[in-house]
Amino acid sequence: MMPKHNHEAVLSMVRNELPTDELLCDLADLFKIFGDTTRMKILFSLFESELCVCAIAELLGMAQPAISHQLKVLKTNKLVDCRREGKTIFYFLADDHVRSIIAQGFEHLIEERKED
Amino acid sequence: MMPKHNHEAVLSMVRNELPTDELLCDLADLFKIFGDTTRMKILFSLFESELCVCAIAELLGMAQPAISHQLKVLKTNKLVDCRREGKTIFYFLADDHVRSIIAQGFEHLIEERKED
DNA sequence: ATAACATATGAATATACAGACATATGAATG
DNA sequence: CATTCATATGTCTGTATATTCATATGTTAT
Repeated sequence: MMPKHNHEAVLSMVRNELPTDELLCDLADLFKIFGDTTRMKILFSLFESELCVCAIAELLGMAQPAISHQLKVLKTNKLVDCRREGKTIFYFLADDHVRSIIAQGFEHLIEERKED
Repeated sequence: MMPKHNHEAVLSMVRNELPTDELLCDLADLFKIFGDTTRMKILFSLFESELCVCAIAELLGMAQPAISHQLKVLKTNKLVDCRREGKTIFYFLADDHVRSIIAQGFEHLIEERKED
């Protein structure tokens, strides 16, 4: 619905600074990856050291295929990478952005809880 | 399935460093908020200046109730706050963590695209 | 080459949730 | 106080996706 009051001045300014739809979409998709408890647990587990699939499954108390599916999501989005060693495949964090992003989220949570 | 090879040593170490389920869940929930294109667009819009609901709706080319629903999600999670001025309600970013978190995501996207 | 193990994949199900639509609340103005 | 404007809320539907179960792929050792 077209509003009765006029915001063209502000809107055109904001519109100019807004990234493309594609970029905004990709950014949302990136955060969506972090927005799942299982994937968050996997990422946190890999903070300490690389781990094989069945170790992660055991750690989280979940079935192996469930973990594999999520690892695939994480790998497709380049948040983790892996190396093979015989039958075993070890997964590890792809880079330090993962740590930074999670750390920022952490800080927000803490801050949010100061006021209650 | 219990794995045949033994990872108890690594697992117990990792397990000790792992935050509680509740915290990991809350953290995932926080990122879930950023994991939606509409909400990401709203947050980006508020980078420049506070905006009223109908301005955001017009900017994104979406219905007002859809925007209100998402603003409620953002407000509940303390990513935005608002002030009333007569009939109009202006929304704005709650704090700078929002900017930091999004900025980190941005960097990862850029980095990810260097290698192709 | 065949058995055993580690992981991946595919299909099916169940759940969460974004957006649409109708309507309610709340504020200003005549 | 009735009307108009700005926003909020409730319900419903469709879609996306996490997990499960069954099975396939790939690797090593016998």
